[in-house]
Parts: sequence; C-alpha cells; structure tokens
Amino acid sequence: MQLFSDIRALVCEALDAMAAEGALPAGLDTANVTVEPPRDAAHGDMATNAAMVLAKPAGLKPRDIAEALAGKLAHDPRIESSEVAGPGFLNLRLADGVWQKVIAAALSQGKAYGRSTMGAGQKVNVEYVSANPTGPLHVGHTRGAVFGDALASLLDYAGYEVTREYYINDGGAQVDVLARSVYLRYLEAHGQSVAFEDGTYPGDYLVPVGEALKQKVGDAYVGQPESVWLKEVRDFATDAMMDLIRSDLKLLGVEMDKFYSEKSLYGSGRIEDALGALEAKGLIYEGVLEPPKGKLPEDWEPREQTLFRSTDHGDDVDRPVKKSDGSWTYFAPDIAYHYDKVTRGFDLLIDVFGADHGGYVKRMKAAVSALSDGTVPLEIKLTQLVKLYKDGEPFKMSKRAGTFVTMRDVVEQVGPDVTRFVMLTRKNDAPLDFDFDKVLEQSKENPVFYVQYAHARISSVLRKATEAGIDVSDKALAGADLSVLSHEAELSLMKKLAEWPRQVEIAARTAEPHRVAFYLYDLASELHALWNRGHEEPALRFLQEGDTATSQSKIALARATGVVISAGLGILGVKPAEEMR
RNA sequence: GCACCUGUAGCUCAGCUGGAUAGAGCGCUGCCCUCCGAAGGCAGAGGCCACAGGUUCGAAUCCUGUCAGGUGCGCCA
Repeated sequence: MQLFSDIRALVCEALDAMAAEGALPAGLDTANVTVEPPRDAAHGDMATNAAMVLAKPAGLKPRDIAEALAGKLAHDPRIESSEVAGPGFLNLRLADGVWQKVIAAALSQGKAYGRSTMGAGQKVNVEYVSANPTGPLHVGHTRGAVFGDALASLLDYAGYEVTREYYINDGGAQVDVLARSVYLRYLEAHGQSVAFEDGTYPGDYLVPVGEALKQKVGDAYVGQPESVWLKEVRDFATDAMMDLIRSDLKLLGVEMDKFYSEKSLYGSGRIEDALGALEAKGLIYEGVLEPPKGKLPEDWEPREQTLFRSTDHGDDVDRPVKKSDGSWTYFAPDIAYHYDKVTRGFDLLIDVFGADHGGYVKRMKAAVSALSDGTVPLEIKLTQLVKLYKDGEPFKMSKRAGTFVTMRDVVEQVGPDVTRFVMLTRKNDAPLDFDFDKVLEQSKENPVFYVQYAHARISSVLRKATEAGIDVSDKALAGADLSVLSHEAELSLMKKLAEWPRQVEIAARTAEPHRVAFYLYDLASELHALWNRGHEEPALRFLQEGDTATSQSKIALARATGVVISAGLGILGVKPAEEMR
C-alpha cells in the first residue's frame, strides 16, 4: 500500500477522463505529474502539480485545469475536499478513513508494510568494505560497511534482488608486505629481536599471526630466504587477516553473500579475457601518458605502457593497465572483476568506496560501460571521512605508528546499534563527526536514543496493557474499531506512517539510506508529541482505563508505529529497544 | 593545473529526481509532570540557502563562472 502512488494514479485517471471528454488534449505526457505532501500541512494532505505541468503543452491556464481536475476527483470517496491554490496547485484533503486504513495495513503486513516492488526483482550487486587484507578494519571502513550494508537492505526492501559482495585485494604488492611483516613476528616468536622498517606493518595484531605460523611450521623458515617462504606466508597471513576481518564484520552485524578474491583472477585467464574484450572494441593500445600538470612527480619520465582508452567512455585521461615492465597494474584485475560481475548477469552494479578512491570512479565506470556496451549501469557511492572525537577533542591517528582506531575499538565501546545508526544520520558524501561521548548520551540531541525511546515507550504501553488484561495480540488489534482515531494529533501520526512506503522508494531511488534514519526521527517525534498530548488530554492516552475497546484502537496506532520503527531500524541494521536503561 | 565532493539559522545538519511563507536538534526566552516512561512536549526569537549571472510559470535544488574547504591525480593497491 503506497498511498501517494495510489492517489497519483487517481489523478492520472482523472486526467485521462478529461482528455477523453475533450477538456484536455489527448496524449499529454504525465510523467512529471507528482503527488506529494505539501510543505505546509495547512495546505492539506497532498498536493499535485498536474495543472502547472500540463498547462503549457495543453495551452490552457493552470487554474482552469486544476478546477476541472478538482471536479473529477470529488467523485472519489477518498477525497474529502480539494482546492486550487497558488500558481495552480491542487491541494487535496483525504477522508479520515484513508489514514485509518494505514494502521490496518501496518498491522496486517507487519514489517512488510512499506516494502516496494520498485526494484521489480532486478539483480543488483552491492560491493562494499573491500578493505585490503592487511589488518583489522578501522573507522573509515566502518562507515563504508555500515553504509553499504544499509543500502543493500534498503534495496532489498525496495524489491531488488541483492548480492552483498566483498572484493579481497589479495593479489598486489601489499600482501607481500604483509607476508614480510608476519615473517618478522614469526622470527620474534622464535626469540629473535627484529626491527620494523618503513614498508612493513608494525601493528600488534600480527603478533598472534607470527605465533600461529610458528605453531604451524616450527622453525622451518628461520634464516631462510624469501624465495622459500614468501608464497606460503602470504597465503597464511591473508587467510588470517580475512578471518580477522570477517569477525570484525560479524561484530558489526554485517554478513556478506560473497567474498571474491583478486588472487583467483591471476593465472585463470580472466584478466586476459577482460582486456581481450576491451581490445576487441579497439580500446587497448600502447602509448605514453602525458605527465600530470601542476604537480610533477620527482622521478617522472615518459614510459610506454599498455593503456585503456577510457576517454571514449567519459574519463579524463586514458589509464594504464600494464606497468612499463609489462606486469598488470591494480586496475587490470579490477577490470576483470567487474567484467565478471557483468557476466554474472547483474542488472545494476553498485560500488561503495572511501572518498580517497574518488579518483577511480571515472575509469571504473568507463570500464563497465565499455564491457557491457552501456547496458549495465555502475553506480559508485563514496563515503566521506569520519572524524573521531572524545570529550570534544579530536582523536589523533597515525597509521605509521600503528595507533589508528579500529572498528573493534568503536563497536566495543558504543555497541553495533549506536555505531550503525550514528553513521547513517549523515549523507554518505558529507564528512561525519563521531564523538564517543555524544553518541552515548541519552537525550533528544542523540537521534539514536530518541528513536529507541519512542519504540521503548510503545513497548511499555503494550506491557501495561497486557498487565491490565487487555488483549493486544495482532489479531485483536486488527479487529479494533479504528474510526475512533479521529483526533488531529492521532491523524498527524497516521499521516507520518502513510509516508513510510514513499520514503522507502525515495531513499532507494537515490541510494541514500540516511533518509530512513531521518524519517524515523520524524516519526519518533510525532509519537512523542502525541504521547505528551496525553498529559493534558487524557482522551489521547493509549490506555483508556475501563474501556478495552477504545484502548485497543489506540494501541493499534501505537503498535503500527512500532512496526514501522522496527522495519526502518531493520533496514539500518539496528535492533529496536524494548526498554531504555 | 585538472577531476570529484562540500558550502543552508550563532553551532551541528535535513531539505523528497524544480514547487507555495526554506525545516530539525543544540544554544537562548517562557511554559507543561496528583497523568501510559518529563531520558519527553508546547511556544518564541534567530536566514541576501557562499557570491554573480542564466534556464522557466516557479530555483537552496538544473546550467555557467567566481570564491572558500575537503579528497585524489603514470610505473601503489
């Protein structure tokens, strides 16, 4: 049930009828006709711009079209009244019964109320996190993980068939560095003292890996050259790191459908295939790149390389797929990986990258565009930096010194629910401040708390009602007489509930899960407002002493609100609170 | 130098693929608990939507340019 699209359909039907009667020219394009809540509630429940959009093509005055449209709509029982306003808006006021049905829908459909068929079962691949397997996840990864996961859930809720995927960068030079670092820890485990020079990972998290390696191979690698141990240690270490990362993700409540290994591409012919596909399109050539302007690297000298003509697909310069020594650049396996996604039959690809990868957006899109002949869109969402604070003071982090804040640090301090919600209360392309103290504050300044508090109040009502012997089962509530819910404060809450399916579609269309978080805040606000009205007007309390029937009606409203809050939190990956402590 | 992102109330931020008098929280002023959780609610004050042009019935939103901040820019991933 999506009330706004229902009414939009009604408007379009009326426009068709007008065209059939000759009041409008036939064949007008109604694609730009919208039905949405007006900014000012005094204007009514819904407003349509139909008359203004059609005035020009129809050669008529907007207000005349609006008047005629109003006449048509008046026949529908859902429309209580309509009036023409401003430059040609048609403001609609809906009958109370329409809103009351929203409660019934939420109760009967549960969390599925709000689900959309917008995605029409299209297969979408969401790739996120994809952190290098060289250490634990840190705060930046956390935002990407939370965002990607919520986006995936959102798209699922909006009717897409979603695959959550992680690309393991286990094929490049950084895993050799990892292997050497683990080897040093391994020597340490054998009692040697070692020095961590530049170009190694000094973090403590490799200590147990070194010890585990000792457990496995004893002293077999001690004093041996790299040629003996590098490959084995590399595999051992990346496996250990992926275990670490998986457990970090689990802590946050993120579960991937698929982990895809870069290494698996090498030697399989897949990279050659992907580049062959590009070559067949005439997009691969040998050439020399211009040096970047303005900031010339010290050791710049022109080299001939194998290049991808990405400029044919919207990039600014062509990109190298092979280094001057003939080995692949990192971009080559990335192309192969995306080619693989295309051939797996996805209708839409989404990559979630950190903002520091913004420079790769165009070339990646160019590659997918070329490989799919423009049939598979690749959307890339960048998540901006997270700045950490404690007591209002910024955290200093240094990767070199190994003093970066890990995801585990954050989640263990504030919990997965708070971490997720807070990181979703900002749009992905804006930087985020994360203050360890503020996110745990129990006040309305903290949206996590505010929304959870609303849910806890609803749970509290249900508990009290049960104690009072009122049947609050879904079945009993579904049978309640909803027509008694006609107070303006109650209608206001119902109207907010009616917006839920619409908000889901907007959020999914724009790939912006933060909209869900903001909607939930608004919804919680309506609930709190109604709750407090109960102080002054006892008739607005959910529990009506001695009147089971009326109580059930009002509790049905509370319950419906709880259902939507928990559905919304579900998308964000947050568990609703039954009570506050 | 180029590309991408950002610029909205004193502060932190929303703003629905262009809509009416631009919203919320914090902070400031004043109210509301014999009552389902006051960890809440109500009301007031506070804006040249960075700036300048353009597109149109209509612009915070789209286009161009300028300014400011962030991120990145061959042989790293």
